[in-house]
Amino acid sequence: MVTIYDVSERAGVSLATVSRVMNNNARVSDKTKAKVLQAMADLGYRPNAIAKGLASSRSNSVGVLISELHGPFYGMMMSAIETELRKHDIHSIFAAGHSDAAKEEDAVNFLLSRRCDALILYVEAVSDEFLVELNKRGTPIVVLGRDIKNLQPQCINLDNEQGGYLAAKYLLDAGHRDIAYISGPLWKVDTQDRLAGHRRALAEHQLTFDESLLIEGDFQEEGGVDGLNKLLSSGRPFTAVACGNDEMAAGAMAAARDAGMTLPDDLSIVGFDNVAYSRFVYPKLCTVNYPVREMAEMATHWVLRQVYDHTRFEIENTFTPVMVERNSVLRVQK
Amino acid sequence: MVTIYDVSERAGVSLATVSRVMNNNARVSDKTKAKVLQAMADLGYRPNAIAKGLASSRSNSVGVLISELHGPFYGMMMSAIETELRKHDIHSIFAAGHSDAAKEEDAVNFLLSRRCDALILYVEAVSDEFLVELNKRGTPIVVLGRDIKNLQPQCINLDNEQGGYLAAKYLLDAGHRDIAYISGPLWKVDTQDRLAGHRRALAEHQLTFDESLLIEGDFQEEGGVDGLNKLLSSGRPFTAVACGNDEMAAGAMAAARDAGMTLPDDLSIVGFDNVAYSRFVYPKLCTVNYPVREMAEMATHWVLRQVYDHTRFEIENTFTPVMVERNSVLRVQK
DNA sequence: TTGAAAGCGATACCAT
DNA sequence: ATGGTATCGCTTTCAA
Repeated sequence: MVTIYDVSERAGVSLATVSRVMNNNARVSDKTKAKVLQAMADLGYRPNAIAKGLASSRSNSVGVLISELHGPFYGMMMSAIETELRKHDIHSIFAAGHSDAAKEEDAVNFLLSRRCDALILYVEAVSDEFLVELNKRGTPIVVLGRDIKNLQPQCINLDNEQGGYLAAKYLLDAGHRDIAYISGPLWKVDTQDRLAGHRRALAEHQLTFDESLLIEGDFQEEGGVDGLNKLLSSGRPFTAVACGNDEMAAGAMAAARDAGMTLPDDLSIVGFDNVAYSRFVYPKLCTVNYPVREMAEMATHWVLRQVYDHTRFEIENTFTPVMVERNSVLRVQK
Repeated sequence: MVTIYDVSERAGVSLATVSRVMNNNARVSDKTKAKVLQAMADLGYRPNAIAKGLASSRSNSVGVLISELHGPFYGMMMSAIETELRKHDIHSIFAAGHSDAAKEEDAVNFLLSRRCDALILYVEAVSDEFLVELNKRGTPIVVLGRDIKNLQPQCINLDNEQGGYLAAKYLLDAGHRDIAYISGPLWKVDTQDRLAGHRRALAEHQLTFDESLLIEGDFQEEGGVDGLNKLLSSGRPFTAVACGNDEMAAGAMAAARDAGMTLPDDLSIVGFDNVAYSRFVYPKLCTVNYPVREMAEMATHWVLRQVYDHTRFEIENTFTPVMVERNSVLRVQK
């Protein structure tokens, strides 16, 4: 492997000078610069990011912790982050936390030992205090998908309550009154917020939520399948079901059809997230848009500015969901 | 940041000894080991992976180049690789090549400058020669999704031709004779192979493929939509369509329905890949299973053994696709 | 504008 | 079993 020494020797200049032209952060005469560049080209020199990292105590990498590396939601997130960072020659280290506190902490330690310059975290299980403490440890962090009191300026979140409200309101406005709900895991804050919004919409219509129409799911397709089957076998009547996310909505659709129902005639369904494939299930899914890409980009820009540019950057802390109307909801006459 | 120096001082031992207990690769008395461990705990020591990398000329990271970071197919791949590697405290650096030769080369250079210990590559646009040359550069590589003559033992691929054959045969056995094909980009080898298999199945039935029933798509949902619309407006009759992958199949389904068709009665559809959501489109998609997870794990094991363990490991070079029967194909009587 | 030299935080060889 | 020390490839004062 050719090093900076080889280049300096070949160009007949010092190590320092070679370093300067690499980072072109100091004045170097055009003539020497040309010599150095030529030497690099001749030798096929490639800078060693590891050595650079050690010397500058900057790894030029940012750690990204998300729940899973697969799935349409996280896919968007990773894609947005990697694209933006790599433009700046920074690499992203992705790690999965699997929605489990121990695994999330593990992943954080892993990323920290990698000496990431910053961390972008979408964590679900770890406590607020953990994050507050982590923040004090020196590595800048930005938190996606949570609101933490003592970390406000570094949090980027969607107004989930409002999202849940919009979905329910959409169903209510279409004339539905018996509305079931297949939620994500109840311990997750997102789940709770969306459900709270759902309740608020019902309350606005002087309806109280029938708790027996609430099924706890897992944010996966299978959870939607199981959820709908449970609802069906409960015998309780319902004309619509709101789902905690699109995956479960897709599962619920499949289960409904397996049970012999026609959609949306026999059952109206709304999802949440607006993942790519929600447009390609049948019927096309009405859902709440979660602007993941924008939020991920916001997080990345914060890191870029705050950490690498040393310039302040005000984050847009709360994103607003909007309803995406498609064909999975039937208007019923009252 | 606390370093190995601090630990050695606190424990009253030398640097070397601290290093030994960290890597426990040399004999250290239980007593000193305990002292060192205690000192580490007291100080909250975290090894600096960067420094370790420089000193050992092992970054403990492997570069993974795939076409996109989103999408169900690559999601599975990343997930499988990351899980396996992190068990061994190795991190994966994912980079997107976007199916473009220049961008793929760019990404390779990026990963190389990161001093990855090995590269797992799913590249589509770059030439075979490029990969052969790359392989000579010292960093071990394993290639997914391609067969390269002079790189055979490091290639892991699916028998795409056989997959294309199976899909077409399935349609033929169900009685279909007028079969359209929405392919991926024609310059991609996967596309060509799958199409070749398709043709072989037709030939076995004494049918020749009607070229006007071939539409070039893009492996995305939208490509399936466009593809089906083109087929429809061509006026040519067809009772079934085979798609280059599941995403396009989902798009084709949506387009068919938008055109007023009932599925699978008016049109039978098969996909390719068996991505997670293919089970949740309607009707449930008949498709060809692509064992991505297994293939990714195979690649990872190769790297683990060959690079980190210095023990030989024979790769299973070719995986066999199987047909997954579901409900998107109608049996027609002859 | 350029050079000399002291780190950065580990590893690993050579002694003891 | 333990310690001393050169080394990895680059950055970054400090001088010149």
